[in-house]
Amino acid sequence: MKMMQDEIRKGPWTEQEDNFLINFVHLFGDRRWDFIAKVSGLNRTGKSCRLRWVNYLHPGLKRGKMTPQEEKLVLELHAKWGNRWSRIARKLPGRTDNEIKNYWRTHMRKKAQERKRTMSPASPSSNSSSASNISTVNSSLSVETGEASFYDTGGPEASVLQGKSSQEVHGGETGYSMDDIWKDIENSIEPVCDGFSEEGCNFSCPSVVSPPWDYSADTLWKIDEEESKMLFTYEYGTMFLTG
DNA sequence: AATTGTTGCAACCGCTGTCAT
DNA sequence: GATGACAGCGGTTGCAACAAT
Repeated sequence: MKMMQDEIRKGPWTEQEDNFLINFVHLFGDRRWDFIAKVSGLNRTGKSCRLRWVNYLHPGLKRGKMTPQEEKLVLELHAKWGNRWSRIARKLPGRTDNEIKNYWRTHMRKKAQERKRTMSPASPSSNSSSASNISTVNSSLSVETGEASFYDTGGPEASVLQGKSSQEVHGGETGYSMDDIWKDIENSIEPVCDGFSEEGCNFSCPSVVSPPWDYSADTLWKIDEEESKMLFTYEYGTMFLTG
């Protein structure tokens, strides 16, 4: 174990720290994070430096709201890969796994809840029963499905185990598990695909700002073009690629 | 205008996989 | 082949901003 030199800093990054990190990444590349953490003099862990870089400082990052096209792609890819956020993120140039993860947890859950409400105000089956029970009574966990889905991002189990109520606060106020949400979203995917034609292409090669440095070859989305071609070819034929 | 509830986002933690020794 | 160090990933938390009452 290394002795911690001073104290390892945590919490929000200052502008100065950002600048330091940018400079050192510029110098040493975005791989040796422990090394960068040390030589930079930032009292941060390598992990923390990497996170900051990947999620905030990376020059290719696209900020702002998800476009409808991106939203749809997230749906599609999540349907295929589940919570493989980093993998999904590679298909959305300029978006980070963290961003997509956050987006999923907020927007999608909200949408699913709305859908649920509008579809079945008093629908009995998977909705109310599993939902409220799950979030409030841990003994009914997974009773409905009998499975612990990997879609349970921070679902009831965690909150129950940790005695937290944030899940309920955030989206589980109706006790709506990620499993349920996912079922809903799965159902909605076909229609979503219908409207996914040419626009999908536009954003698969989006206007990612060209980075100040040449990170294009070795960074987050390096395989994106190639892989996304494969993806779209695989998924939708070549119809989006020809446009 | 003040209070309360909700949402969105940045950051941390723990675990796993990979690579070098 | 075993071990340790590091990078990366997914899940979770905390807090500020915003909206509703």
